Amino acid sequence: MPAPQPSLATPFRTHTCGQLRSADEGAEATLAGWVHRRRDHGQLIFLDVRDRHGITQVVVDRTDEPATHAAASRVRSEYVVSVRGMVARRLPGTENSRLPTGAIELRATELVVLNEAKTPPFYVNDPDAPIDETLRLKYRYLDIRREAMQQRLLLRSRLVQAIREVHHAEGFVEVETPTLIKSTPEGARDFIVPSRLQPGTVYALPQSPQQLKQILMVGGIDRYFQIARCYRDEDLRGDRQPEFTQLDLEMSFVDEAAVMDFVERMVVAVSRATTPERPIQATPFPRFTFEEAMERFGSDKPDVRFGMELVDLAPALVDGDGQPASGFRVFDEALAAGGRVMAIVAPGMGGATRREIDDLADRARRFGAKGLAWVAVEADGSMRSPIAKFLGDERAATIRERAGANKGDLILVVADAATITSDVLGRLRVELGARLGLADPDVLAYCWVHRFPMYQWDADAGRWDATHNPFSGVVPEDEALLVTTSGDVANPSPDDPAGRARALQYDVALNGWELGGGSVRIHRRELLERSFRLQGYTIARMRERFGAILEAFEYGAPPHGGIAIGIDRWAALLAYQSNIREVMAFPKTQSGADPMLEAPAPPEPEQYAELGLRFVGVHPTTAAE
RNA sequence: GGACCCGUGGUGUAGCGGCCCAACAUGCCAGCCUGUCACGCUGGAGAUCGCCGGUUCGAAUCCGGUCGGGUCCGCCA
Repeated sequence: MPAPQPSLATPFRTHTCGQLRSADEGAEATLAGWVHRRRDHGQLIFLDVRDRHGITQVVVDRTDEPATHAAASRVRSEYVVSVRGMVARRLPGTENSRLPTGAIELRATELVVLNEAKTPPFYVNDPDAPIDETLRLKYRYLDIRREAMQQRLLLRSRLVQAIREVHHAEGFVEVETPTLIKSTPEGARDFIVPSRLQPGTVYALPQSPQQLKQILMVGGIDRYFQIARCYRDEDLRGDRQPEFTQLDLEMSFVDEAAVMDFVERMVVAVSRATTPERPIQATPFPRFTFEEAMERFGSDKPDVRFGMELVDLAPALVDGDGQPASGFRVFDEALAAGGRVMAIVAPGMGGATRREIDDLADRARRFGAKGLAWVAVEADGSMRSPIAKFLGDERAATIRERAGANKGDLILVVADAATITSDVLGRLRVELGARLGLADPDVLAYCWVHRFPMYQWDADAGRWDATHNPFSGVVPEDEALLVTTSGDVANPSPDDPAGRARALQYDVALNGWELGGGSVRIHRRELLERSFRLQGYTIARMRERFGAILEAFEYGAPPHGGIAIGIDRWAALLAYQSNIREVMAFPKTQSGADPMLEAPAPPEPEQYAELGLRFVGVHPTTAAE
């Protein structure tokens, strides 16, 4: 049962606008809120008065209450009013079943305009009206008055509340970490803040509290969490803002399974508390290794609400000796070069037009494929394919069988290097899954992906790069792989065994989106140094960038691990939104601007002076003058 | 850094070389209306079509640039 509602009565109101029911009939009540809509019938005026809690119909009769009626006739949309009156059951036949308060109305005896309002630039009272997003952001306070935004902000509030409750119940300590820190060793560009007290130096805003939470582990806070604001100065997307919020947590004396067990328990409890009506597809969450996820779904954040898994066609394309013999040169060359030929089957798309298929091929090319081969199985079982003449009927039938295509299905084939093949098909799978409505929009399908590669080769820099967090631990049986062919970690090459090492790294995905990721960390300094040096950090450079944490690790660092989960994305997914701006009160545009505050803005000249800074470029707005 | 899409009364759209001193809906203003709930009816005001330049006899419409917004690629462990 939900907790009893606190009284929201104030000197301005006895009840909220969503509170009164027929049981309150005969009571005197005062409501305060915004005028949602006014319906003026001459003798009779109806006012829908709205607050966050609902809408109550107020009725004013000229005959009974001439002064109040006069006041009501002057009122306009979005005026702030308080209305005193008698709660009355509505006349039979005039009840409004769409409103929780629809059985009653407030017969007004007194109406006070607390504040007038300009005519709003868009419809606050129409949930369906499309509104230009810049306009919404400029007048965000009006946008936030709209029911849909209120629901989303409420959902987010419940989400964060549930997170806090679960963590406190499980013995976590909520610790705040600073926002003015030193640059952390992460991939994104830092926002920097110049120091006035130490001219010429800067703080960095944290990209995440990563180092600090690990230091908290050294400090003995064995279970830490925080709803942490993070900052990354990278280009924006629908699901990416320059500042965003993470659930950041870290645990001591744990292994991978212990962290995943807790996170899974927490995620389930929080989901049930926040959106109890949405079914969770499977518990325990499916766990895939990175390799398996890429092989089956072509994604490290698979949407497991539907099948349409990738199929390796190679066995159907080789001769008795295992040599490529499909007859189609693109396939044979891909296999001969060590690549893959894989397929997905789009159910029911066998009748797709050439134009539709060409469109898919265009997408495939944009995703990085050289092309897209296809075999359509018509409703009568006959096959249609531009490469049929190369394959021959027998080979085509083998491919169809291997792919598991039924009559009326469309087989899409990509032949390329292994990573491109699975990536392209993975993206097409998501695209087609959406187009064909294969994924139940209500279901929450969480899953784990773990055992990511420790490193990926950075050809430009000539070194290994951490795929996720540079502090991630290595799978114990792969520890011996953290070596180079040259024997010197400072001299790496792309064929090093290190390329095969797997990290104790895990991501949690929800409906095809990466919700969060974490790892069990390296807590032994010796191993950490080896890992860093593989990534091209010299000892001096390491000290410079990771000095504090390296030193902390010399004073008894416990084994530890944790995760960070994107609150914005989680809230968005729970609210059926693909854009995180919809679950943020004051988000920024794609160019990082706040149209309401008009941020960013040039600093005052005095601020330059105080900070000892000089702007050497020409500011775009002053350049135009 | 790149690709694509959008920009027309307050709002959302239509118009895509001359029929347009721009249409529709809604909002706004005024009047009427005693049971509405997207109330209704009548009337009215409101736009130099984001901005600059070009093509043309003629540009909201075509072209170039620019600004703003969005989607995507790069980027974001």
